[in-house]
Amino acid sequence: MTHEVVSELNLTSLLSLSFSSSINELHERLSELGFGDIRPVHGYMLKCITLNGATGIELAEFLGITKQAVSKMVDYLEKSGYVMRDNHPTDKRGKMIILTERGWLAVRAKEKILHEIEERWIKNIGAERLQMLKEDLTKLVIEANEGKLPTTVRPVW
Amino acid sequence: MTHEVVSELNLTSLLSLSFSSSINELHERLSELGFGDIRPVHGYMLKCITLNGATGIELAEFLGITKQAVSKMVDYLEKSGYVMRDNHPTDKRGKMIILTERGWLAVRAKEKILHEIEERWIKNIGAERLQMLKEDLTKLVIEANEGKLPTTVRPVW
DNA sequence: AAGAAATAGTCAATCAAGTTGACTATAATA
DNA sequence: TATTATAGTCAACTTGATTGACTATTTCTT
Repeated sequence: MTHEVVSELNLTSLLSLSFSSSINELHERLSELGFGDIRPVHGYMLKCITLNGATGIELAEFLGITKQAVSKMVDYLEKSGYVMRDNHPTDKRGKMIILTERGWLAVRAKEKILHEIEERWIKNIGAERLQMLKEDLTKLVIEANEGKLPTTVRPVW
Repeated sequence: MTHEVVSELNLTSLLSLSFSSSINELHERLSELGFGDIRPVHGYMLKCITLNGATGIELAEFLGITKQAVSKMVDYLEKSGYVMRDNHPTDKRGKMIILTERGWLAVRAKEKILHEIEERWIKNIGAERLQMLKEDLTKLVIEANEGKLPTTVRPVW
C-alpha cells in the first residue's frame, strides 16, 4: 500500500476546506447559470421545499432556525422569484411555500451540478474510494449525533 | 467487498454535516473547559497566531476577511484575555498580535481535543480508512483550488 | 533628500443573517 | 364556550462581516 504525501492538516480543517470548496463551486456555477441571487443559506431552504411545498414551521425545523428568520428568507426568495406563498389547504393561519417555475429550474440546476461534482470526484479518486468516503463520513456523522442522522441539514455553529 | 447501507445524502451535504459535527463537538468541549467565549470564527484566528505573533494584515489574508473585521475580532479576543496587541519590532505603523497565557491554554486545549476526535475516528473506522479519507479529501481540495491547498483556512461562503 | 505613493491600523456607517419579544388571526382543547 | 396553543408577521437588537474615510508611518521615485 503506497501512502502519498498528505498535508499536515487535521481532519476538521480538511472537512472545512472540502466543504467550502464544494459549496463555492456549486454557487459559482449557479451564478454562471443566472442564479447568482441564491446564496448558500437559500440553497438549503429550496432543497426542503418539495413537490407539495412546505410550511414556514417545517422549514424552520428543517433548517434549525427560527420561524422569523424563515419568514425573512421567504420574503427574499419571493422577491427574487424563486418561491411563492400560497394559502394552506386546511389551516387558515398557515401558508404553503411553494417553488415557482424559476425555483424548480434552480433546484434542478443545483442537483445537476452536485451530480457533476460527484462524477468528477469519481474520476479523481475512483468510485470505490468515493463510496468508502461516503460510508465513513456517514458513520461519523451518525456517531456524533446519538446514532441517527441529524434532522437539521445545515451547518450549525 | 461488502457495501453497507449508505444514506442518500450527496457528498456536499455529508461534508457539511461532518464538518459541523466536528466543529460543534470541539466548541462544546472547549466550553466545558472554560473557553466558552471562543467561537468557531475565533478558533481560526488563534490558530494563525504562532510563536512570534502575527500582524493584522497577515491574519486578514489567512482568514480571508478584511483587516477591519480582524481588528474587531482582536478587540474581542483582547477583551476576553486571549491575545494582546504589541508594538511591531520594526514598523511603527504595525502591531503584533500575540497570544496571552490564556490564549496558549486555549490553543493547546483545542489541539488536544482535535487529536482526541481524530483518535476516536480511528477507533471507529480504522487508521487505514482514516488515512485514505484524509488523502482523498486533500486531493479534492487541491484539485478544486488550482493545484494547491488554499491559503485561506476558513469556510468562505 | 524631498515629494509622492503605498501600507498598517482604526473609526464610522452599513449590510446580512440570525435572534428575542410582542402581536394577530385561527385552531384545538378542556 | 372559554382558554390555550399554533402559524405567521412586525419591530428592535446582535454578530460578523463589509466599504469608505482617515492618520501615521514607510517605501519608492525622482
